[in-house]
Amino acid sequence: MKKVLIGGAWPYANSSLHLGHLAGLISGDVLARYHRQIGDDVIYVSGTDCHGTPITERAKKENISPKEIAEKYHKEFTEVFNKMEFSYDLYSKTESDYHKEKVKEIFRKLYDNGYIYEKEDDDIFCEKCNKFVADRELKLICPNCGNETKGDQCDCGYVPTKEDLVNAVCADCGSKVTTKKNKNLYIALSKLQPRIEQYVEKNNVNWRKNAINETNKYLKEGLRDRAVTRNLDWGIEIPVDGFEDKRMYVWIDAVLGYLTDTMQVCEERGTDWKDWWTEKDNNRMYMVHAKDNITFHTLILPGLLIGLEEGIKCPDRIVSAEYLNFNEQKFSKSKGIGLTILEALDRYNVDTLRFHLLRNGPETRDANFTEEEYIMTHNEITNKLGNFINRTLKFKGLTNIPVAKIDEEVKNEIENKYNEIAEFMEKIEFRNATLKIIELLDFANKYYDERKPWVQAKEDVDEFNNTMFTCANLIANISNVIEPFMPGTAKKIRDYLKLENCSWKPIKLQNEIILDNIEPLFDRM
RNA sequence: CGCGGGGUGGAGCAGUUGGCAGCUCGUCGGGCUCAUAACCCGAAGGUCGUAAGUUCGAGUCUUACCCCCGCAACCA
Repeated sequence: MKKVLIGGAWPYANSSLHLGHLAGLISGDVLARYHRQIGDDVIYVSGTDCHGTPITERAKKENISPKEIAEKYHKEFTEVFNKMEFSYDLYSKTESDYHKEKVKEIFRKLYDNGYIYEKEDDDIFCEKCNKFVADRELKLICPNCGNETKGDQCDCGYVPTKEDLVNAVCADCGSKVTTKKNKNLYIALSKLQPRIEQYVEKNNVNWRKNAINETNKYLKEGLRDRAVTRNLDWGIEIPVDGFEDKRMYVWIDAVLGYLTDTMQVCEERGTDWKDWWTEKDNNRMYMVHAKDNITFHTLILPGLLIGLEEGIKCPDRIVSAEYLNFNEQKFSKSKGIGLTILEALDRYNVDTLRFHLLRNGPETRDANFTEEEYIMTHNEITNKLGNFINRTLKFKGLTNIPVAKIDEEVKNEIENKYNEIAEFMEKIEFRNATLKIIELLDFANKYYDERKPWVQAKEDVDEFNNTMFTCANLIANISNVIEPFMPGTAKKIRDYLKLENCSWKPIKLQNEIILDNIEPLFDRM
């Protein structure tokens, strides 16, 4: 039995979750369910990322507090994950007192260890607003294309230099900005680089290719120290004297959520969080997110953990998805491209949506979502899975399936599929795993047709019973192997067959099955 | 030469170390009647982006070139 930690990326409380987010995050739930099934001690965590500049900006615009924005989305995200049947052991938020306290402790230790240090910068200051302004709060004319742009990046691709920014105006009040001496704290990534490199080299055999490439790119360029304080009033306080007016850089606090969540879960369960966060043979840590999150999980988080110098383990498996497009276009709220998850759930079936995103999702390259393709998947599952169950359990005139003899060939095929799918789960190749499930469904339908139970029912009752019992066992085992992908459907099947729980091993039905309350699992679209 | 991903039958994708080009959907023909017009069998359909090279043999390796798409913008 392994201790398995699965960290799902923390969604940012600034806009609704859409199918693209889901396509990246769904892998986490598949892993969590699978590892629980094989008997591992799983902790699956995530939470809402509540802090940072974009939320404060938005709050100002809508004339409410950042906290209200964060709360609104935290509530929405919680609902989304519930409806999607994500099996988090804890879904928290960075705004929780527990998280904030733990993060402050960690921050302070890094400071005491000398990996967070003070430095004075000339930062952009607006006299009229009497505050330091972030790059993105500045307006300027792009020297490259001549259009007006924000200070962090122009639409044309140009990144303003410090000099450009000094000549910019404050986006709030429109007045010319100046510079002013400002004290900031930095994390010494340059100093940590050798140890981060060591970690990357040792672990990246189990990373997605995009994670390896992206990480090595930054390592090759050489890591630069990063400011970890911000001139904000929304965020975690800085536990160092002289920084009372500043707050923590949002990525530092968000990425530590995996650790603080684990601590919290372990406190509640009375177990030791270090069993998951110490380098050992019998534990494993997956980080699940999309490609834009890679370096925060492969460089920043390891930097923080290594800097603590307490022997804390860094993520050993990086499950970084590519992007999902919607009708060949990027998801875009302002352009109205894409569906939020709540919208999708109004029209689609949860389980076939999960299955579709795993089979046609951005596992190794950007993928595209169209409703047409989703419907194809939905109907395929309806036909192959739903109908197989229906034609067995709703066989004309059948009221019960007695215990009989299982076909040996079927038994072997079931065992094979458990093994084949497990192999793909180990390799984090869910697309291939879904293909194996389809293969099993095809096998089941073919078996049914070859046995011709509708003929056997009239000519050979014993053989008929063997066939139906074999099919019922197929269904039972199918419910096991689809549990990580389509948990709701798996549960319904267990109810039909009066099965208590699911595991990852071939099962044989022990009792006669009384067929009652059987309904089709899916409706055709 | 910024970095990266990709171009395989109508659609979506597999093709590990080079050895007869596969899967699902769709289409066409047939079968079955247990089942949600579902299921089963069969067929058609590809000069694997282009050109050259290495090799007994290239979708797979090398080189050049042509397209598409990400990474920087509310967005993952």
